[in-house]
Amino acid sequence: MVQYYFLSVINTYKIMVSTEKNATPSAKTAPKPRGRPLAFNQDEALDAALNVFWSRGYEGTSMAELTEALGINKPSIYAAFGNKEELFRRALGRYVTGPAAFVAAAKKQATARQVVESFLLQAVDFFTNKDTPNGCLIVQAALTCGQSSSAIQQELMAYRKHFEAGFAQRFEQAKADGDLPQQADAKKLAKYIATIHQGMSVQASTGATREELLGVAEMALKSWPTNF
Amino acid sequence: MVQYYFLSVINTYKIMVSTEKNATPSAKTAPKPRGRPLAFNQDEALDAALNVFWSRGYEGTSMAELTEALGINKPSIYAAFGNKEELFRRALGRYVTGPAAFVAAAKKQATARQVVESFLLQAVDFFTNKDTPNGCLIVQAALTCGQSSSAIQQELMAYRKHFEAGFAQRFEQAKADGDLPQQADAKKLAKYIATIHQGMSVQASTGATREELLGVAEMALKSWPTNF
DNA sequence: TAATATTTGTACCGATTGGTAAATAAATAA
DNA sequence: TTATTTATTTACCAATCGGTACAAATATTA
Repeated sequence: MVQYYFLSVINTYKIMVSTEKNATPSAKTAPKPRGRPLAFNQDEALDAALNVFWSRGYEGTSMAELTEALGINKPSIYAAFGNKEELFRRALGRYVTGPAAFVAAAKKQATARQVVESFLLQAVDFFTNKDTPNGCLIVQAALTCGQSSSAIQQELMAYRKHFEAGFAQRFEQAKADGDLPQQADAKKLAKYIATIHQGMSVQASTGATREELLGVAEMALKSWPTNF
Repeated sequence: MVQYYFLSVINTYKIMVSTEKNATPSAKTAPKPRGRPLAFNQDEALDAALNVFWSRGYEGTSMAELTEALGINKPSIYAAFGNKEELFRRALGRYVTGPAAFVAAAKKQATARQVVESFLLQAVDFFTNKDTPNGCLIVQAALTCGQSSSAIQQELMAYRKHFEAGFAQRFEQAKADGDLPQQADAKKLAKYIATIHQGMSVQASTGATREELLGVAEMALKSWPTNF
């Protein structure tokens, strides 16, 4: 189980980036588990859970709906994943390292301009992908909720800040690299593109098309600072 | 009871813009209601409900929480407002004509440029007002939810489209007035500023400050088309 | 085979959800 | 006063919420 920590202004949250159950301890032959074998694939179950959470949000998803979507009875879900919160965290982990991995990957582009272009344009396709719910799980799953869901709400907030901070850091690097003007405000730029991203997520969940969002992204890119 | 209708792509929704209970039928002296008088002020109760829905969302708000916030027992709430959905609609009506009235008002500015400046800058103050929940009710209250709340979800979607369409119309007018270039795409511009607005709402609910959002609005305005 | 370990299905838990029946209280009208 | 009308209070409803006890089922080990 690989995980790392980061600080939000208020609290510390565990963020699972990759999880493996029973990491084999340097043994070549799998030691064959003792009891009755699992009747389902954990990753497939998590992907099914992710899809429900993605379209209905954390609070809007009931365990009853999850049992139906995963094709697993409730006690098996609880045995495998702990509880609803933990299941959500595991599904969120798969989201970040799976369909949403392009966000972190965009920072690897050569210049700040290419980073934001790659990020926003891929986000447009991502948000309007017919095979997945519209919009971003991290934006939509718990923007508002009852007190009982505030832990998840806070965790999603922390994720948003985390990704934004990652872009800010990347733009600082761009200033050092000389592909952003020295007077550019890295944090401000990061907040700007995060805002565009989040707004496009809301737009996508409201029915905006790929072409419409491309128009938005294109307009947003017009105000990107250049040296030339 | 004054109300008007507008069409979304999918359905027709009633949108209450102003409501008066028992509009006095041209009588100068109030005819004094018959039974036991109401022990609470309806508008104050609606404002209290609005505040709870605003911070917790539609699904995240329970009737128990509402009874406490309004200081009214459940049967009185149901007698006065029908049910949770209707109560939300009434609170939403007060939101649109009250704290969020600046949105529609911004369209009265003389030029398209002034419209968007007025809109975005006022939105920043609105989103970060210490006396009200952060962000926009219409964006946050039901972005995702269970099936039982989908009517409210759809209605908020319709509101978003409605406001965006209003700005598009205003920008068409601006083209006719000559303060926007003829080649400007009014719908695209409207979707752009709606996206900024919605993104800033998410940012505000994630903790962004007034100054940070002003920076975002300022950047967003840089890509606004001009004739000069 | 028997013993052990683990997962499955059924059936249930208390708490909370939105909503309401019915008695009582407070006003006006006659 | 008495009748009528409306609002409030208490106490409750069925349905659903997240979560679990327990026994049957299915595997490995001895």
